[in-house]
Amino acid sequence: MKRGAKLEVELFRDLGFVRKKCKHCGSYFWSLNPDAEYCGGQPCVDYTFISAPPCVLSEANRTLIREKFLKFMERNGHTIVKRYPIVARWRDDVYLVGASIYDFQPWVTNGIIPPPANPLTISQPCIRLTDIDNVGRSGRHLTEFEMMAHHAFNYPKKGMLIYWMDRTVELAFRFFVEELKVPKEKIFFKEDWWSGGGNAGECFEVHIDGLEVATLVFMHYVERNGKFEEMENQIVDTGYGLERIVWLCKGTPTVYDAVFQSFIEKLRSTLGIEPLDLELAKKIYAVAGRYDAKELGAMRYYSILAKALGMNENELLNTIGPWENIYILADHSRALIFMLGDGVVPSNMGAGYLARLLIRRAYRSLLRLQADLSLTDVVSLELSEVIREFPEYRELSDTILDMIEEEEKRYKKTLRKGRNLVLRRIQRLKKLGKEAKLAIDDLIEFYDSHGLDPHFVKEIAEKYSVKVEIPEDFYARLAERHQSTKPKEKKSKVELSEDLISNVPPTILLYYENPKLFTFKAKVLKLIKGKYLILDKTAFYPEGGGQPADTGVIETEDGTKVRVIDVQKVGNVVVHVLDREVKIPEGSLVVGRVDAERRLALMRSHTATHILLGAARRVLGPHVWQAGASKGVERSHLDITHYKGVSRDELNKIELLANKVIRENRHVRVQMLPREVAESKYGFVLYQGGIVPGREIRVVEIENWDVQACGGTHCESTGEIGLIKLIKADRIQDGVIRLEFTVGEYAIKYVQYEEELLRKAAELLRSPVDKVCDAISKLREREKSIRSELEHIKKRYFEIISNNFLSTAVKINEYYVIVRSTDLKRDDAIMLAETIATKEQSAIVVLLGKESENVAYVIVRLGERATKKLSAVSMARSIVKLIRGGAGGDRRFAQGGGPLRLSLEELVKRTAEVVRTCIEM
RNA sequence: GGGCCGGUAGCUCAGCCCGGUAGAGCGCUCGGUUUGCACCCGAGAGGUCCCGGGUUCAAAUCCCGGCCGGUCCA
Repeated sequence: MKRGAKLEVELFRDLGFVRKKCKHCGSYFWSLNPDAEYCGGQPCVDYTFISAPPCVLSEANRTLIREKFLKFMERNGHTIVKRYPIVARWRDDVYLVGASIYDFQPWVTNGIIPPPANPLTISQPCIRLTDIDNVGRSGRHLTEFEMMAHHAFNYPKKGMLIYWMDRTVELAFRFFVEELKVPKEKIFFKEDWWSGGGNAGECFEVHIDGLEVATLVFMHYVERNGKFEEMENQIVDTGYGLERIVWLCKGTPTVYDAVFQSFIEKLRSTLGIEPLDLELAKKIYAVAGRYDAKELGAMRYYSILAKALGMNENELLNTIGPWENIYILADHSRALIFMLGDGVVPSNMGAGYLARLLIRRAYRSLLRLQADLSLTDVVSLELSEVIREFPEYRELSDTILDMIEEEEKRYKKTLRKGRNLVLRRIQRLKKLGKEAKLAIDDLIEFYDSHGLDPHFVKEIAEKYSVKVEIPEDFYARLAERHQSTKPKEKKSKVELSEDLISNVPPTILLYYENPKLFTFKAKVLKLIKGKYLILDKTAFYPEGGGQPADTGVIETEDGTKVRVIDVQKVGNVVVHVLDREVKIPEGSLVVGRVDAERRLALMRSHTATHILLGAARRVLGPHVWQAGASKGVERSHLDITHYKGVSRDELNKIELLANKVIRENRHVRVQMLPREVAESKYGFVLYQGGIVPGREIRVVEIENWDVQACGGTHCESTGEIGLIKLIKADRIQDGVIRLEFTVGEYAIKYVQYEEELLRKAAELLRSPVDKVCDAISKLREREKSIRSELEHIKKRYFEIISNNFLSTAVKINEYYVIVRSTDLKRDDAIMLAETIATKEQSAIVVLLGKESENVAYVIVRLGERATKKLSAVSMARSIVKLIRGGAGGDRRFAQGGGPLRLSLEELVKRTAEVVRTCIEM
């Protein structure tokens, strides 16, 4: 089959569909109406189902349609599969599930593991943020939606053919006709080409009354080097928009009115907004979908829409403005519930940032409605709806709302700070007397560095009659700023390419058969460059899953001993890195000895990490996921997702709980399970450490406490750990807490070390251990009072000696001149000069002292009257010329200094002459 | 993971560009005014200028490194 070729299926022949070319977009399409001129989709035709739905299911809602779809597919040979979480933990290329097929990529689509059922049907909640600017405007875009699907995975080479185009189109057609009672001639199939995620294939878009309700993709190409090649397997990838179908059935002005009916009504009545005039709404949204607010920009979008409707632009804005915000709140609330409920924690990066983005957009909509409601109130309205369909969110509802509240607080703070910032910038502008206008660079800085969108800035600035122009290409300019970023390159630890070991059979992993086997015999398969040793089997654990590699010794037949300093896994082969180059013949036998103490310590750390995660989930909540971990001999850490700080109290609880699990000496069970079996038995909590490849996965289960897919070595029971001591909790980024801990013997050593510190501190304070805190606060208080007392005494002292200094003053012309050396520190000398000059308005005070061994300082302070004709700074500059130094200050006061090459007395003498010259000039 | 911004009195911040005696407002303490409170008037206390290093006669200020916070983007 070639791209662009005619797509004809049995159904079309049997029922007499005709293939035509759309007059507007030029696509080919199939329909039963021989007179059809357009393809049946937007923007080629307008919606005709609004207020005149093509089916009679006015009671339609998500639950009803979902049931109808799944049951229909089940009756037609499909197995119903439970939905997957919205967070794609089994993938490292995307954060969120954006289509039902994401659930099966890459393992199933590559043919590595079988699908959970074949064919299967599912209704998968998805998040797509690409059209976020159209949400609330177009009447059809949503950030969260359910993609209902039936999938068939065909493997022609294995002779496994489930179904392909004929059956797919038939199922789609029959679903709409039989289940929804849509008249046959209303169903249009548009031929198209689909590609994404490196795969491609032909597809049909299914349109009814102008609305695209489904896409049927026949995926059978893979992209290699820019060319599409035939795939080994052929996948039927369909997607039916649940919300759109509900909309179609109800014929409401927008999809939001169809699926958020009760939420919208509750919010509307709380806000006291009049319901939107139905006739007007129908008129507006029948055409609103034609235009793309994202591409046009909001302002142009409205003016074009107003023109198309023959309405006044302001009138249009006033009519639909509040509704747009209500729709956004409905959509974003639901998206957030799914994201936060499935384990996203708001953050400044990753999926968490997307959640924050949604929260902030939703909050801004709430502000625009000038509602006396918090975002938490709004989300909880929708949450009660969601729980009805997805009861699994019940136990998470407090956490979800708490996260929203926390983020709302944070955003309010950002806005409050931002407002101050803008006000100050404006004040400065006005003070400088410049044109009252904020520059584009200011706007960019406000947005980029302070999170203030330009409209917010504009609103504030214009209250103070400062002009703000938001350029059309604002976001493009921003993007420019972010362009020059280079990704770092990752280096492989072992400089071995996969080719070198391609013909080596997989290493037998003895550490899995018996994690406490530390001495073993093995045959040498290969020795590369004299230092990379490959054996037929090994008990050495290679670095992986946050557990460092084992170390130890290899003993050859002739008795040579070599140290193993690193162990890495390359493909399925374990490579031992030796500390020096040696000669070991291939095929000879060696004895391996793993450093047992080290490995045992690592096993304890690893099992402890799993225990801690379980404890954290129980203390902090089920939203806690592992975000990273590193196991060491002496120290380890576990990063967990959490949306606020962890209190001392919570930390103590986690520690106590973890140690209780140790005392209970729970069994640690390790087993290999087929991926689909493990997933259905334990769920996606398995994937704490990230993606785990392969058909079979290794499942580590601590009895009734924690289950994870994990490749590490573990204790047989929790009691072996002995003790877990938490050391500290750091926030390593927004939404991620790092728990640092130590285990076993090292935990005891750590406690001893801390005790020692305390004991030493007590000794230094000469206080009993339990009184150190009192002793320190007393000490601090005393230090403070001594310091202020000293200040007072200094003041008094300078008061007194200033008289002394004045009495030695030499009268030159009308001035009282004092040029003297002092052993005071610079700051004190300044204070003394200050005191003298305040007393005697005609004083010229010059004090010289040592900054350090070979450096002199000079202080010049003139009395008020003396400043009339003389300047301290020019006098100081003349003085420092003597020592080739520098000086600065003003007419009243100056200071300076320079290298001291002569004695201070000599300098005083010469300074006196310089001062005299200055006066007499 | 990367870019940008910030860290100065209990709080909000100025001072940094262009190095030269650390500031304002609010809050606090005391006094005055007042039946009392708020307001008002007067006085005062309050600082490791985030940490470390460098440049300099001299660093809150300039340079480098680190820590912490904010924010935008993948």
